Amino acid sequence: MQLSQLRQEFVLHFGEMGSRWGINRTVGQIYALLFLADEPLCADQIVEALGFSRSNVSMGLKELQSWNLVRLRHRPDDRRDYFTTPADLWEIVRTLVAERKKREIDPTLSKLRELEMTRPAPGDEAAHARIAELRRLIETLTRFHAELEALETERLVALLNMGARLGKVAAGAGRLLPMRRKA
Amino acid sequence: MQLSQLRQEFVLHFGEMGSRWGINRTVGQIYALLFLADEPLCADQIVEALGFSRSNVSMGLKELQSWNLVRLRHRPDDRRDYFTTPADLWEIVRTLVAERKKREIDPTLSKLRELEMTRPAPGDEAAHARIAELRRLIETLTRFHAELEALETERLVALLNMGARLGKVAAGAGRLLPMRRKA
DNA sequence: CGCGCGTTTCAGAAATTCCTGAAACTCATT
DNA sequence: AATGAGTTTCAGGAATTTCTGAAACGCGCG
Repeated sequence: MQLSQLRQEFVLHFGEMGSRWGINRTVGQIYALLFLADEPLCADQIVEALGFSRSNVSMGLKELQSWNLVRLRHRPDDRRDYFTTPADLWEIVRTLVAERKKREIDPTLSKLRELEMTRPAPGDEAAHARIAELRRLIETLTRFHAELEALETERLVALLNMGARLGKVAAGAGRLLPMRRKA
Repeated sequence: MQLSQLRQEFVLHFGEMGSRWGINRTVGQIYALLFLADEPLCADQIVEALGFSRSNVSMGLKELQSWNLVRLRHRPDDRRDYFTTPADLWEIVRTLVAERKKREIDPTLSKLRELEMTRPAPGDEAAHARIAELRRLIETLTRFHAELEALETERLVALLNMGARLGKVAAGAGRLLPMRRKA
């Protein structure tokens, strides 16, 4: 299949960006292709469109599935897997954030907790304290993320659009509420 | 120099995570070392502590500077560069977010705008619309980021600690204010 | 069971990224 | 302008990651 100029450029761009995103070029391109596709695609259609080897596409799809970034569909009388991306873009963003947190933050948080449990050797007191401080900061962010995660999209979008006005809310809160210490 | 167990583990962990973060192992380790160091370190001290080649350390420091993640210090009567990480962790988070946005989001936003300018070929209408939708979503997030960026740390932390209560604020806003369409 | 259709695994080739040592460069000092 | 401490650049070797084709596997069906 020949991709249109539009699709072609979009796909190539996502391929390049893929590397900056911790996914590889192939996976980025597959995702981009699915994102624009008018209907679900099966592995062979992807091979056809992008010219990768069959196994590479298979791997790529597996990786996208492990990221929860694609959905599986089936057609009657056809046992091939067809793939789509969720129609709701906000859902995609949530998934992306959640998965990156899982891969990039959570392991570090465990490690920090583990290090914090040990008694610092002489000379390591300041370093130990710095680790604790970092751990607290990450937990604050994590808690905040969990709470946003729990909002329905409607409210989340309303919140985002409130933007700067939140600053005032926060200023009020800062004065009126006992702030959790240190943070 | 022999690193203490604590520092050693922290440094190695950041090295491993580095790869998931789009910086390489060396750079991750250098950053971790500086982060825990009780005082600024110069390149040779880093070589000594981590056992990398001098030029590798030089490259790594250059990359960290390009990310704005380290600060330069000098000692009287010593023209070597000494490096530290900012004492304020929130400043580090801000930098990190800003830089990642610059590298991972901004180029895509330009590309999407560019693609959106072109008239879609027949058959590409839906794809074109999806691109526009994605562009709008990224702009919403970008605008929000810019507004958080502008808050002083105090307010930002207060906001983060408000957490779930923001949901209520947003619900109110959703009803009372004309929401920007689509979002 | 044995066939057909589809997916997954895997070892090695290809490509990319990382790291090093040597050489080049900078700049204050004599 | 020569010295020397310090930094940067760079070509190529080392290590890692990505990609491929071939073979193995899974499973519904006659």
